[in-house]
Amino acid sequence: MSEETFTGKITIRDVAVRAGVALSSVSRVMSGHPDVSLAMRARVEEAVSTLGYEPDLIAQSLRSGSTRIIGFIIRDISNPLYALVARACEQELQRHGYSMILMNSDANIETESKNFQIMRRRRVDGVIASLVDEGDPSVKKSLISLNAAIVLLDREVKGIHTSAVLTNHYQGVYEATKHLIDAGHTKIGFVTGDENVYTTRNRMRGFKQAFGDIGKEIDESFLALGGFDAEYAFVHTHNLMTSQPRPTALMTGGISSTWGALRALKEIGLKVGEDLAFVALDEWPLFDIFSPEISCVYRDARTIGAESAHMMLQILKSGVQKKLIIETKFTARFSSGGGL
Amino acid sequence: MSEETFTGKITIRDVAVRAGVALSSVSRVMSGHPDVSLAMRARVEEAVSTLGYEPDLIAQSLRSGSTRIIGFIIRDISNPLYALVARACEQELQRHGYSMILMNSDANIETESKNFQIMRRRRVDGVIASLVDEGDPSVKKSLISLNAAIVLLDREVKGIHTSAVLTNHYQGVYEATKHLIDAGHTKIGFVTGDENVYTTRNRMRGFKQAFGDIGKEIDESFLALGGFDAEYAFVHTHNLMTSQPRPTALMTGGISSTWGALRALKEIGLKVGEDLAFVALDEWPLFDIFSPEISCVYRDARTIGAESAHMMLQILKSGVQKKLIIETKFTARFSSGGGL
DNA sequence: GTGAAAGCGCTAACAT
DNA sequence: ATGTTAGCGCTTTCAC
Repeated sequence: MSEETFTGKITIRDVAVRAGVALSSVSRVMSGHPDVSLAMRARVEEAVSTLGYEPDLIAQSLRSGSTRIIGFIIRDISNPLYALVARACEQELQRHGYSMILMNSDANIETESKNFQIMRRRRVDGVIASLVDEGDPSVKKSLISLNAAIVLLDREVKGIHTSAVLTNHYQGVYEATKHLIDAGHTKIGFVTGDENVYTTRNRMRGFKQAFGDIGKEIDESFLALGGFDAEYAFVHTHNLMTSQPRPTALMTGGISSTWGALRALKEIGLKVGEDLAFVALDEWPLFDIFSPEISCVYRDARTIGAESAHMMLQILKSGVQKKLIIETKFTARFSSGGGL
Repeated sequence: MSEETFTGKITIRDVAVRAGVALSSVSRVMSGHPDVSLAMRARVEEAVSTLGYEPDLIAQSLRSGSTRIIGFIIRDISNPLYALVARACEQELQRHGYSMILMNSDANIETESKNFQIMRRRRVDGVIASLVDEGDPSVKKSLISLNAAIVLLDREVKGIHTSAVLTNHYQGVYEATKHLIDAGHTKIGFVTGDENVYTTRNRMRGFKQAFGDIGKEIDESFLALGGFDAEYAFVHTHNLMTSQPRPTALMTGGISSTWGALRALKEIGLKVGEDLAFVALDEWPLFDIFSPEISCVYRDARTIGAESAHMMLQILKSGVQKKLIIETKFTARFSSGGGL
């Protein structure tokens, strides 16, 4: 209990000297090695606590080859969904003695590539990542040369077998689209990111299926699948809704897209739930408070975060890789009415 | 350019052998040491690129005593304000060759204390932190024993001289309160976190000053300064607004508080901007899109993040510590009308 | 059960 | 200008 006020840099050597034992004995006590006498344990622990010794994790990392650091690479932590994922993930990792290095790829493939390089050089034990583009050839190289455990968030890379936490967007989007179709919509706009990621492909499957159910094809001219950022959504929502014919309903995939689209609609003067039906894929905190209330396809970000951590720990412990599917839930609210 | 497909674990030794030179020569080339002949540089660089050698940052850290890692400790990364700060900060750090380890303290002083311990054991070069409680005795100990550079976010710890990025909440809150008082309000509720942090104290100064200007004292019974979390705000907004006499106006400090308060108001059935005047301190993205439009005191989170990184780098480079004040801006919107 | 010694990958004297 | 060597703090054989 009695700790030095200023612990300059107490090493295992200081402890060994203080306790009058060998370095290796201190190491054994610290690591809970079974071959340690009670007397030894007591002496060492006394020295440790009076000196306030704390093992140097850098030295341990170099020696053991394990840093107990997990990299976390996402587009943008200021996206509330990722923030919730990151938080839950960090807490789980922390509980198991791991720390998280956070990097924002900024939806930029080169930045992401550099992120992976730094992770590699930092010898992280694993990386949890939501890739910018599954198909980019450099990504495959990054993942392989990383030489660490990998858990992907809503991504699948062809030719590489990794663990992943996937979301069943299909189901939620299917229900949402069906809901709109049942209300009489056939001209449904869709604004989101590129099909080079699982997220969009899986959502489009649900979207197309709902149209297929009524024997229709989707109208490609109502699709804007070029970016998850708010700017893209703003511009393309603007375009879509000011062209003729214009969609009577609109879906936006991702929190930033939703934001950008709502800004555009406000600027144009189209009222959601009245002048057009609107469904958001992924929920923004506050959706419950403000009006209009937004219909949305929800997924639990905290579960995604916690599960990604568990899967990472499982790979590290037993080498077991697997995929996990998180369910989605469509909730109809005010915004998906109107428009006809 | 020609890289090996599988770079098992190329060390500086492999490079030295391949190039037929000494380890130290390779090291000199890698670090850009001036005493290197062109021939040597060429030979080493050839070996480096054919082998795909990348220096091990763990080994470098152990040797140099610098990890080029900055810790970032905040209550909760899923708070959009912190997320924006973290993102800008991470990007600036990255640009200068530093990585960020993220930890959520969860508004828990013991978790925070453990966070600092891990940071210490990981030998981070610095920590950027928004402390849970400036006054807690353990905090001082954490900061001192950290033995690293420190930049505080909106915090000041008595007896310890650190760099800090502070916000001029005073001005914004003063203006907001004056705005409410000018409209005829005298019963103004205030829901936010404890005065054990600079943020709240500084806000309360502005709040009191505006009352002082008209020769009045604030009514303590309208204050609820017990927590930044949404739950606290929900409960206490509920209490405040269902008691007699009830405030005719309400201010909430912090994004989560605002969320909790708005939920409570919705549940009670009080309409912001009509049944009561409402001002939020700190802006939530989306405030511009939804209705009612929320009056708020804004601060630029990105600037806070970028500046905190700059200040950290400055301490590391030249040891210079300083305080920086970020300005705030009050914007009156629909929500701060009504209530009388 | 305990100690001595090698070495993880790197850099910085110190020598030449 | 280049090579040799010690050592950052730790763990892990290997002896005893």
